Amino acid sequence: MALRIYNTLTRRTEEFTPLEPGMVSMYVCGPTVYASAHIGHAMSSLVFDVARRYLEYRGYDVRHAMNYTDVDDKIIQAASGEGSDPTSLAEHYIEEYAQHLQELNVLPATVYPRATQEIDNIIEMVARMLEQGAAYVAEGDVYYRVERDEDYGKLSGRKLEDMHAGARIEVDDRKEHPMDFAVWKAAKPGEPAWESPWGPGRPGWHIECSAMVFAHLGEQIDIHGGGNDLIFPHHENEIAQSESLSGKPFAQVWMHNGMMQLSGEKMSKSLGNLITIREFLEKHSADALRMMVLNTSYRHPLTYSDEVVEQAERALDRLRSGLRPALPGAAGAAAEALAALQARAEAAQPAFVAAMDDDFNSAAALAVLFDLVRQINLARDAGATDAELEPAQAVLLELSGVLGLRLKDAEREPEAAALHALVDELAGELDGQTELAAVLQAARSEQSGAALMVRLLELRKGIREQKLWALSDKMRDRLAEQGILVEDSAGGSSWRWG
RNA sequence: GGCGACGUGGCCAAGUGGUAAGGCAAGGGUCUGCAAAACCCUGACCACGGGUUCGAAUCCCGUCGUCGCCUCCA
Repeated sequence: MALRIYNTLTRRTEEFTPLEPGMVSMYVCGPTVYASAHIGHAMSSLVFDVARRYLEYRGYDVRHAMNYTDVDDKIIQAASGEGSDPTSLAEHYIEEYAQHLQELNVLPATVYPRATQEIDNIIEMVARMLEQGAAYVAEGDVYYRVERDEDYGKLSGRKLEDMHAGARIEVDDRKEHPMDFAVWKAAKPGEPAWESPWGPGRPGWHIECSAMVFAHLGEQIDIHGGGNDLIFPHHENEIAQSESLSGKPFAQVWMHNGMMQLSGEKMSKSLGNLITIREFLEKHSADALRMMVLNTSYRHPLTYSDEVVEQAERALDRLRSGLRPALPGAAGAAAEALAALQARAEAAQPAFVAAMDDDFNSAAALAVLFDLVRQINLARDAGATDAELEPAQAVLLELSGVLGLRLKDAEREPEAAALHALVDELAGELDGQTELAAVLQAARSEQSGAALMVRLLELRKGIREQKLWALSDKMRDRLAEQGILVEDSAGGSSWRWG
């Protein structure tokens, strides 16, 4: 079986064959850094992070570039609005986004090119386009000559004639054709500018991506990604520019993620219906957002709602349930229970690969993981020991890791001070219980929260054996106040964060 | 107006020609001192109307609805 990817360019799902065996070059359009990013941007980064992780899992050496557009009208506008300069404003939001990516467990790209660092390349490319007649100068601006391409519109499925029909094309007498787009923009007074043969100015938006791809990945790449709102005009224009210069097909596969929606519309700055990444992470885990993304097809829109987030959190709990240690006092499961577990663990990997090979069908891949979790829990209930559970849990961790889920990273120590207070409280109520005095004493001398919890569960065992139900319930309630969930089973008690 | 996507159980959603994955929620049960968790059981004729086919959620046509792009946008 081979990996198959839906290609926007051909509108078909095609078998993926990299240009160079074993290597994948992937370019993904990143944000324009003029404001804090929202979870729609995060969705895009997550989608391509999953693709990249899976390609690497599949054995490919992935060269992954994601750009930052750090000079454009909006940045200039935002900077003048707050009285700062465009460069430092862009720098600020780049740093912020980089931090978000890290928190979201997105693997670092191989390179993060920026428009302002590619100026020389861009000028050189524009010059070549002019030489070839692919572009023309108009009062300091340089425009790409769209009518020169007989296949302009092939990505978005538009024809130039159709675009005339649209009423929203601005009239500009300097352009030969209304759809001609700027590859170089003359600077207005006070704007950031670079010297060029056509006068001071800055690159147009589309040219920067072509330049960065050429500079960092080559004239031909395997995968070009981005949100589906970029298909036209951005990616269409990238193709036009790049192919006019190289004379070769630009990207083999065009992957586009669907839009994050909120209250029935695309989440965007201009509509104002957005949740920033920061706002999301203040309330929810990075895994939760990733889970939401994984549960759907990356190509389809994802409608955000509190309920959907909650469902994602619960689904994560379920996955994590498969990673719990054996029940206290587990004595080993019967042979057939272990055989069933082993069979499921061994079947999981190929099933996962089959799902992901089908255009990164992460929802189907998750189903494989949930099936594995059920089998692990079944074995645990049947008395499997940690050693018996471990191989299947290792598979679960490995495969969830391919999706970028961390599952276990949330581990932390309980607060020792609060636990000591609880020990003192219990000691008061247990006054005269000589059998438990030793455990209480041991608990008092523990310094770490984790060790204290071991003692507390020991204590709980003694209390339950004496059927001091009111006290054992009180103990559980107190711990729950700190988010510690105590779970009792026949062999003893265990705890986890809840 | 042009191009495109989508409409599957209460919610999220996979499946795109052979008789509907998975998750969440809900109800019942097992286990438990109780609880929680886990495990077991229970639910859909796939927007609507035609058509093609031995057979369609899955292909074609139409209708309704939702969304995206056509301007900056992940």
